[in-house]
Formats: sequence, structure tokens, C-alpha cells
Amino acid sequence: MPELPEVETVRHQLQDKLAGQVIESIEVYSAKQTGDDEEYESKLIGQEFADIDRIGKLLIFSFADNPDLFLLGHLRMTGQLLFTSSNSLITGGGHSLSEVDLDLPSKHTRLQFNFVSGDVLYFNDMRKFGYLKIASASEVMVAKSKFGPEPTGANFDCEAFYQLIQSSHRPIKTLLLDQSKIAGLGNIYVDESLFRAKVSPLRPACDVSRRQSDLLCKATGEVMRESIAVGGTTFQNFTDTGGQHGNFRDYLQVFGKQGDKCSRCGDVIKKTKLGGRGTHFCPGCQN
DNA sequence: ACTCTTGTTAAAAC
DNA sequence: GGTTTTAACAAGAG
Repeated sequence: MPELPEVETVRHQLQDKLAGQVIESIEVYSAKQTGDDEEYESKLIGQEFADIDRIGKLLIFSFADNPDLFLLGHLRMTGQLLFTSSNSLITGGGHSLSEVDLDLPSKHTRLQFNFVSGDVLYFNDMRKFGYLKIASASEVMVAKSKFGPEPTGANFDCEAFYQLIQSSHRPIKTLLLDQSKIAGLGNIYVDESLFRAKVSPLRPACDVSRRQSDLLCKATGEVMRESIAVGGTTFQNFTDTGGQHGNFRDYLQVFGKQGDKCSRCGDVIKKTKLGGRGTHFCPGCQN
């Protein structure tokens, strides 16, 4: 499932491909992903993509010469943005190589943007939870205002972080997943960050010591920056000529490692449920 | 054919 | 109001 590092990877890789592309036509295979916007096509055809911004896991596409038109994109669990040039896949996002459909459009293609250049952008989403919706400038402002600070940001303040976690009795993992408090962490990186900081996901946030809080504050940013550096975990970048396959999966310490021995203390990694989500941790060295 | 799982969010309940 | 719980989303795996 795409989290901040995966979405950032998509943003970064799509940025140069999309900038300057003029939409010639759009295929809406599933209206739900447009927010059931009946004027979706008429509003977008002829528009030229400009920059791609991101906050948390939300992508914000802007257009040239149209300051009040944006597309808000969320991949949710199974969304993929796939870009083809001359019918060969250049970049995608959201899932492992084997899960990416090579023949496009596929049965999971929900939206298709055909560009004047001949290039094509596909929005694939098996479970239809994601979206690519039109928004005005003020709607973008509102959407942005709902996010807390990003741990990868330079201004991420460990003092403010400590104040935040001290103020909550919720389990620390649940708090860290709250996008309105901290933006960008998902199930994988929250488990990995907690492992790195040696904090149990089940521990009430207010019981986390200042020392552990500082470790955790640093760990969240580190884990996501390291993942971005190798192209994310669930993201696969590849080309038909065999490009690089960045993959943070090789570096995971606890996520999906239940039954394995902890690399730090040798205890057995456990998987449990917290707030309905699979939660991985080492009972030996996280407390 | 049925249940379970998945991450996120919005709504409802406390 | 903060917070916890629940439901819903859609499809696939078993």
C-alpha cells in the first residue's frame, strides 16, 4: 500500500513526464474515481499539466494557465499511476512488479488520459478506493489544511512531536497513523519506525518517554527518507529496457516478518492486531 | 458460497 | 471535543 515514500516516488517520477503534456482525450472506465464528476472530461481536455505537489499521501496536480484547476490524487490501497510512451511502460506506482498489469488499458484501468504527444497516463486501481478528482484552489487549501506535519520535512520539530504524543492516551501506533497529526505514515513505516525506536506499538502515547519520543521522531523521518532513496517499498519503477527496481522491501525489519528472528535481539517477531490493522513488532526489544 | 483480509476515512457512538 | 468503534469501500484468497 502506497505510503508517503511510494507517493513521493510516483510524484517525482511523474513530474517530468507529465509537465507540458496536453490532454487530448480521456477515457472514464469508472466514474467513481472522478468523484462522479459529469463534467470531468470537458473541464480537463485541452489542459496542460504543470507541476505535481504532494502532502502526505495526497498528490496535487496543477495546470498551466489555469490557477483554479487542480487534480487531487489518492492511491489508497491499490491505486497505480502508469505512464506509457510509445506503448511501453515508463513508470508506475503502488504495487510490485508482478501485480502491475502490462497490457494497458487493463481490466483494472479506471481512468485513461491520452495526450496530444501520444503518451498515455493510466490510473489503475483494482479496488476502486483511490481517486483523481478535480478541485478548485480553495478546495486544495482545505484538503491541505487537514494534514499534520511530515516527518520528512526539515521543520519537523521533535519538541512539538513530544508535546503531541504526551497529549494522547491512544496507542502510539494509532496516533502516528492519524494523518491529521502526522502526515504520510502508513502501516509499514509506522511498524518499522517503532521498531527502530524500540517502542511498542501498543504503548499509550503519553507513556512514551522523552528519550523514546526523540528516537521515534528521528526514526520516522529516517525510515521514510531511506525508503524514498531506494524508490519505496511497494513501488516498482521499471522500463521495458530493464530500468532500476528500487525496493525498500529488502530493508524491512518487522513488517511481514512475523515468525522470523529479530535482527536486534533474536526474539521472535510477533504479529497482532491493533485498531483492526496488522501490527508487527518484536516483543523482546520494543517496549 | 462463505468468510476473512487489506488501509483509509467518514460517520456514529461514547 | 477528543477519542474509540464501526462500517464501508471492492476484490481476491482460501
